[in-house]
Amino acid sequence: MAQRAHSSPTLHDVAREAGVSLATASRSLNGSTRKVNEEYRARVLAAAERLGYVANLSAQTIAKGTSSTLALLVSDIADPYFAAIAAGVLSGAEQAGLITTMGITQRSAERELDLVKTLRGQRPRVLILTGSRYVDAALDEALTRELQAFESTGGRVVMVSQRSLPFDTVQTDDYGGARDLAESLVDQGYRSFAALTGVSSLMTARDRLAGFRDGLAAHGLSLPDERVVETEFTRQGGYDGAGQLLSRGLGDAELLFAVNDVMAVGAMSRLREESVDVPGSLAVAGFDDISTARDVTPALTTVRLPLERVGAAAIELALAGQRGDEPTLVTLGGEVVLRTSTPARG
Amino acid sequence: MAQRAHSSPTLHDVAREAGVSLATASRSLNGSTRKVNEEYRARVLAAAERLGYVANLSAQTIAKGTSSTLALLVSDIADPYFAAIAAGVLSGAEQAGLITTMGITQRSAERELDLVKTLRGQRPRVLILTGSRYVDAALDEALTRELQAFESTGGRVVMVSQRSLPFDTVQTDDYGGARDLAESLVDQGYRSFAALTGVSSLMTARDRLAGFRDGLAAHGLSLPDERVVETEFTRQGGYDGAGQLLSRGLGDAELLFAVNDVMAVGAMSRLREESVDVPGSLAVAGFDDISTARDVTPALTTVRLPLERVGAAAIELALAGQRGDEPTLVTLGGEVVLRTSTPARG
DNA sequence: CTGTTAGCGCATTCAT
DNA sequence: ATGAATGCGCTAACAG
Repeated sequence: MAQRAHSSPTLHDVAREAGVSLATASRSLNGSTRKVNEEYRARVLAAAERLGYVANLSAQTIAKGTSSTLALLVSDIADPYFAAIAAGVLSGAEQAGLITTMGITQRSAERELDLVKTLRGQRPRVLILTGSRYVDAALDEALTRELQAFESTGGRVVMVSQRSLPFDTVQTDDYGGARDLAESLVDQGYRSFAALTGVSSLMTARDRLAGFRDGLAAHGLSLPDERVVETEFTRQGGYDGAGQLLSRGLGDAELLFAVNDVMAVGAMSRLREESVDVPGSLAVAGFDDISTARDVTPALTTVRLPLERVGAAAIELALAGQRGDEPTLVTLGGEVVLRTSTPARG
Repeated sequence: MAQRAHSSPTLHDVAREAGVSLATASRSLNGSTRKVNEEYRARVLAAAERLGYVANLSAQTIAKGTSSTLALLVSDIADPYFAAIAAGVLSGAEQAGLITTMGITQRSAERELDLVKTLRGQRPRVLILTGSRYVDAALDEALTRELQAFESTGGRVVMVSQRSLPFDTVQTDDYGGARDLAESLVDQGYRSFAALTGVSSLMTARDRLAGFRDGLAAHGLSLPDERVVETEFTRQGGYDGAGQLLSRGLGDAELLFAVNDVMAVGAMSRLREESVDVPGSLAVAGFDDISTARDVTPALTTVRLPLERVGAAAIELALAGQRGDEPTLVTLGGEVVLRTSTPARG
């Protein structure tokens, strides 16, 4: 009667309360192949209800030797990019009956490695790593070893948006999206371009720039090197980059492509300050379709990535059969969204 | 030698490899009061390293009877509001050495209750519930019972931004922020106002409107009822609400207050379409300081909430000593951010 | 179909 | 200081 504080009722308590054996209680409550007399079953359920019994997941994990956990590593959950992916992963995990535990790497390779070690302690069924790869070869190698060890004990690892390590990967088609964007802009009548790109060590920035270039090339156009500014991958970077471009002189550039929306927004801010009319004097396009994109003036042309689906795809990949010898690569395409920052050009 | 697939090395393996007893291995690896011969200790560590041993967290949890887990429930992780709070919780949890598992309620009270039940299975030390309360009394009661049961077994629960249930709560000072905003705007020279508010069942919307009203009242001003439009808490709601307001006629209104930024942004969009100059003909202010706020034209005046600190405060509260008889209420204030959507008025 | 028993991996008494 | 033995809560043979 006296429910001791600091201790939940156990299966044992339920069994006693219901007047059945431990095994019967277990089978009624959690057993898969149910072969329990309906009466007993009801008694057990009632007892559990009465006692407020909740099965101890750790004990179950230990006993059956397999957990129902998924671990998700993210660079920064406050970043809408990762938040969207996480949303996809979380809802997919829940549908699969998995509980997900989450870790934030803060874009640090050391922390990422530490978190992998820590989270492995949970014996998760799946480990999903999201975010750009870093450049530290030693850490990459240590991480790879850790992940391989994890796989060798039956775990599955899926990388998201980073295809450099030998594991199953889901990525967005940054190259293709940028190429499509370039072609759409050529269709709109643009012929002369400038670009703001992130530091070239960022694969994302590289792919997007390359795609944009190739899209232009498909129409016999090109992006002159002197009209490409390499700067930070941030709003401030876009702001600064636009400044640099202006001081170099825009030449005949009709459109400025920034490799992501926050840079584009920063650039627009700078252009406004410098009284460069957008899109009249210079059109602007970005990449990502952040929510701000449609609310700036003029609304920003960009490429939308199916971020939630990326998360969902990661789970599907993880749960779909055994890993092959070669890592699987899933690529999800984006979609060009034309807005008023790049009106059709007479 | 042959490492069986699908099975991690256990402490037993490590002990054997190091030629010591299970107990010694345990003490060397995880024991708190370390009284292990330095030589043995080194042997154990080396063996663990060699085998790639990672302690099984579930087993530890079972053995010591206390977990190192925190469970976090969030309405929608893709929503920047919750993402920011989650970021605060996650980093706080990690500092406290807690692993956090996350669940998404999708703004459904049923799902919230289900998730609480599921997550209780983990025996988390702390359970943090984020998001607006719902109106279903029956579910609220069931949830309360579940949470009280959880507390009675030693768990801690903290509610974030919903003070209606009898548990420790961290909330933002919506009322105070709106009041401060109103006073700042009066200082800027505004005297006549209109407002867009969410459905009145939303506590947040109510508090903000009430604060705004009281801030005006402090200066002998008021918000006439016919200038208050109740609409959806979304961008579309703001867009529609602004339309309604215009068709009613703005009268002498100089400034439009929307109870959140997305509504304000929607309203600005509508105003632009209707050729109402912002801020020339009508100034606009919002609430939340979403990242879009400073990138719209004109940049939006608003109130910034310390969302990450809210998350951090939730953890502090949960980890700070025992619960008192009365639930603790922590309130974090916001900060008025004046931008060009509300210039000083001659 | 039900109950008994033996682990799961680990921490922690209790002896030594 | 170390090792052997016990138990955490539960599932899964195993017998009945």
